[in-house]
Amino acid sequence: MNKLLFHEIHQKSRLSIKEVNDALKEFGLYSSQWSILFCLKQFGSMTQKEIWKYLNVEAPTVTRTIVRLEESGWINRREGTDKREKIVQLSSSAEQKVPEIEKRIRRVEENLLSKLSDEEQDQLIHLLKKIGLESTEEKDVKNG
Amino acid sequence: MNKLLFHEIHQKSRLSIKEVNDALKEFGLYSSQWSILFCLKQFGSMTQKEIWKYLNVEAPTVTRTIVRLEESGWINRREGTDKREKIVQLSSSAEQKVPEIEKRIRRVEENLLSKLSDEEQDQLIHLLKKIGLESTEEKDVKNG
DNA sequence: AGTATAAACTTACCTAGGTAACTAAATGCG
DNA sequence: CGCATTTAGTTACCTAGGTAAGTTTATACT
Repeated sequence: MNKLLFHEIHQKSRLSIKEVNDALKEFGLYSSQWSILFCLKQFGSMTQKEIWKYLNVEAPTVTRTIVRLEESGWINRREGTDKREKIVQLSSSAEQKVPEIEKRIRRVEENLLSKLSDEEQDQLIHLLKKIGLESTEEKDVKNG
Repeated sequence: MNKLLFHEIHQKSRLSIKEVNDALKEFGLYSSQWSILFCLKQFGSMTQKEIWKYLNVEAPTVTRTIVRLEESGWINRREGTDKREKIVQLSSSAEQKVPEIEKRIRRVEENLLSKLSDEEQDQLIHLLKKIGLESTEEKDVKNG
């Protein structure tokens, strides 16, 4: 019955992306673009590496999404002192719009989770975090 | 903190797909292809609609994957008596290989879930199933 | 019967993620 | 210093999913 578990995870992942995309339509954004904007709103300026490390995706994925965000004026990029890296930050117009978008997304998420109590949500996160292979970040220290 | 929950679901979804893809590499398959083969192994011949209804994806997604499975000889398709529909079934060579692949995938899944007890896995599925909007299938009957 | 509507599948095009191979800059080291 | 290696980012190409529009067949209705 393990099969069902991953099936279910996969389903809910797609469902939530679909709902978020739907809500973002009025802002002309997609879910992965929003996840980057949200990231920048939390942490301020970031290099692309910091972004893909945080989102736990590969570098090319972030490159592509960021290029589109830059083209549509949501972010600015500049070279770092290390000229290999590019420092990304929200444009001023994005800064203004982000809070409203965040509210909208929060509503979508609350909607999807309306059948779960706060305790159940905590439990769910906790259980999800236990999925994975042996090595996790907290073991890196004593790894050897 | 809702944000974290969907973030986590998304992460685990991608992680499990990645691991499954890795394991399937030796068979020349991808995860979504496998999900269709697995489906056919359970239910025998199916129309494409039955497949995408079961997997809960859109028709074009199944069309594409099925075309590739047909090209690489894993499945056969024939017209139904209703000439609009196409009936899909495993090829005989696929029938032979599927059990071994299933064993391999099961190992991957057990690996990913090794930190969770059986009870925790049940709990996790149960909680995941509670994610969603108002209308669910079991309400269709009394819907109206 | 004839026409309109619905259904099953396909095609075209979009975002999202992955790997592999590449470029350019920084770092390490003899 | 000069060369090899590493690192940040990009490019090209693959699967996976979605929507919108098109095709062909079945069904409904007058």
